[in-house]
Amino acid sequence: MHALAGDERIPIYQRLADTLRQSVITGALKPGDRAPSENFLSDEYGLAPGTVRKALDVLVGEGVFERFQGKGTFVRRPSFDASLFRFFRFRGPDGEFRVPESRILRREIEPMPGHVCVALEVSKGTPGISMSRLRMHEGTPVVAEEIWLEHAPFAKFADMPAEEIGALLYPVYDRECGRLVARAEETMTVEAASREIARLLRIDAGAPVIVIDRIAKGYDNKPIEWRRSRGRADQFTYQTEIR
Amino acid sequence: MHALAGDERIPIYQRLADTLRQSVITGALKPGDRAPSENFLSDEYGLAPGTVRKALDVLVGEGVFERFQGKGTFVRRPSFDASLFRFFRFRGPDGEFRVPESRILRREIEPMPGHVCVALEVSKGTPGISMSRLRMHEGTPVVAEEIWLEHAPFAKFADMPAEEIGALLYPVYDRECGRLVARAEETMTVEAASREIARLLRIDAGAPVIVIDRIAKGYDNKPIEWRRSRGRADQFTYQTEIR
DNA sequence: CACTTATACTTCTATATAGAACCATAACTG
DNA sequence: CAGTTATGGTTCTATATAGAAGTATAAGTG
Repeated sequence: MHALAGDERIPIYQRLADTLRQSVITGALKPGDRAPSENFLSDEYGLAPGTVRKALDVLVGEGVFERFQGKGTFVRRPSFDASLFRFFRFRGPDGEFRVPESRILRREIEPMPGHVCVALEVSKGTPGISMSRLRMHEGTPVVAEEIWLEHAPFAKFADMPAEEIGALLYPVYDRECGRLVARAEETMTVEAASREIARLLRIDAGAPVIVIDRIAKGYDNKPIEWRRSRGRADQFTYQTEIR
Repeated sequence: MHALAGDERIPIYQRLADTLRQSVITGALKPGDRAPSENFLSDEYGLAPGTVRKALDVLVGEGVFERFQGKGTFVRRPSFDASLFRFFRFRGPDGEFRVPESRILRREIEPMPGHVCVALEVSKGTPGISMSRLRMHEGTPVVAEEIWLEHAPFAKFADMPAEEIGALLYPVYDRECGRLVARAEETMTVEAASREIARLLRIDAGAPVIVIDRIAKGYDNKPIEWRRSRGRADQFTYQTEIR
């Protein structure tokens, strides 16, 4: 039976939630893994089942865990890489959403610009990996992306041959560099297409484009990747509920 | 001590949540009101405090109630009328958000178009109230709106003198017609400004505008109002978190 | 072998109890 | 009368217990 770490003044269930969250951050628990059962935890820490359950409630609410009655509690697989394209709604003939093909146009190592350094919380001038990527749907370009990564933790990624990089980057970050993306913050704006963007997306210069800036973060809330995506605005829809 | 209504097969805490939600729907509990205390409810229905608390958890999660330790549990005031304009971020000199002034340009009774009938879940050709409204911020127009209401429940609103209608419509719907808006669904797209819209918003025809379609709904989830708002896209930002 | 049954494990619901933490207000005190 | 203290209300945390409901697997049965 172990004692629970953390400040004694904050509630036990919070401290247990912190402990479990930490084991996801360190990678002791990986997405898809089953967390220790409620009974196990209440024995392990000498707590009432209700207290353990409340701790799990917190993590389920945060989207870190998900529960299945009779099966167990599992680390949730964050699979939102396709979320941007849910907005753009590119569907195949069967009505299902498609992950677009992607082509990396450029990948270089250079000092990161100021606003990226701020977003990634590193000191100014830190070397980074700069990428341009074009995402295609059935042969037609739909989204143009600029991506920045801090070079040091992603050195292995920088050296990978382009053929080994698939349509989704986040699994590669995890597998090759041990950087796991858990969530992201996005800011959406509209601008007129520059000549460069118009050429890539095959639209008229000055036509409206949706710009989505994304900062991808880990379970520890530390920024991992900066990304700016531009797509033609005429097939863009975004739905939300407010209250 | 009262018995709890509803199907015996569904959990007690769910049935209690349903009961309390219903009293918000009927208006027995209005936004800002304090709900019966946890102790009162557990006495009233002969339930354990934990069960009552779990029922309240459900409603807090839905955004129907909000809790304040030591004070009580209250029906949440849905104050999202300004939310659309939070996206547009018009702030006063003090940095606070401003509710823009509004001018009703037109208000007529006519059959509702098909897509509005679908959205408001009424049969085709039902008479409705059609409004055009222009919202201004410090003298400059920022958002142009088309609004549709079913005529029958809002007959009193149709007859109101324009001077009595303020900048916010939802409080009027509640006060005059007993229709309380609890939440809304919004869909956002981008289009080029028509000549009509360009004139209203004082921008160039063809310039990008944000279009937000909103269906406002009551606590019972029944649609109340259909609204299409158009604002200039060049000062639009929207932030969200995904995971 | 195919099908059913038992079992052990999981989460989920519900009860009962006790006290802490917080808030508003009434009562008291100087 | 102003400031402090007590009191009774509220939500919040935590314990302990019991069984239901759902899932997967092992054991038994024809």
